[in-house]
Amino acid sequence: MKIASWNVNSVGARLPRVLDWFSEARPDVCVLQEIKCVDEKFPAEAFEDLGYDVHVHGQKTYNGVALLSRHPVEDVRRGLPEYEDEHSRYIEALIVPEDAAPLRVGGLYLPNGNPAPGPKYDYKLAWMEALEAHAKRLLATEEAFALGGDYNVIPNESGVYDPSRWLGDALFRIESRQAYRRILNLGLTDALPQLMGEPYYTFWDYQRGAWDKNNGLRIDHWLLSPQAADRLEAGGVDAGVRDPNTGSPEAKPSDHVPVWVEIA
DNA sequence: ATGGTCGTGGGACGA
Repeated sequence: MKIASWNVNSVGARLPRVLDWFSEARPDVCVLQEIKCVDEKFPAEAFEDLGYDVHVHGQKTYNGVALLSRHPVEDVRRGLPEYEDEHSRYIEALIVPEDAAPLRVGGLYLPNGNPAPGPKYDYKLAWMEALEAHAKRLLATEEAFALGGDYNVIPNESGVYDPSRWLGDALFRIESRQAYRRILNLGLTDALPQLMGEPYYTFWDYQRGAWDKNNGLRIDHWLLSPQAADRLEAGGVDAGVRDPNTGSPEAKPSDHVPVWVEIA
């Protein structure tokens, strides 16, 4: 099963490019972040035409997440359990394929947290604590699960083009990296670095020619439970969709690219 | 040194 995550930075503005990628990549399941629309405005039919069931946890203007699946899903949850959140940043479902073992998939859009320090950074750290608590609960079930999304955390120096310049940023501050490591240390596997031979990025800012200079960040991740990690077969980053000079001229690229794993 | 980019919505704000 191919499980993908993509921060599309508005599904409405991005639709031609998103559909092109879906047609080519054919993920079995995909979680989307920053759809920037309410549930009713999500272009569900376009994805249903490609064979997907559509589940949305939307929000006007900001945030918003969705989970699309070509296999039956059960037990859809919106928002992190036991955490009051004004933002739509989490969606989860149990995927129940007919020809493979079940897999629980969570899609998340972790708060950016800038400027740091400050209330927005406090919110980021609180959100990470709630995610850790949820991961702990899921681990106790001994289910196979995968948590993918825009974590807005650069885990280490290989995830940023100029580490020294990012030390004070909410994405790279030591407290953010510690909180990320605490989640991993529960027993989860950061899947993509296990599979990628070289350092890689998943985001390039729109500003300052970041794409042309390859000034990227690694902030989109897939974290796997032990039972899911044992089934991990492949993974990748579709960086090509970030190129503004290729693909559909009807839309500009997102600043993030899809990241995916294959789980037996 | 400064401004440089997007998306939303129709002015700032978030990223």
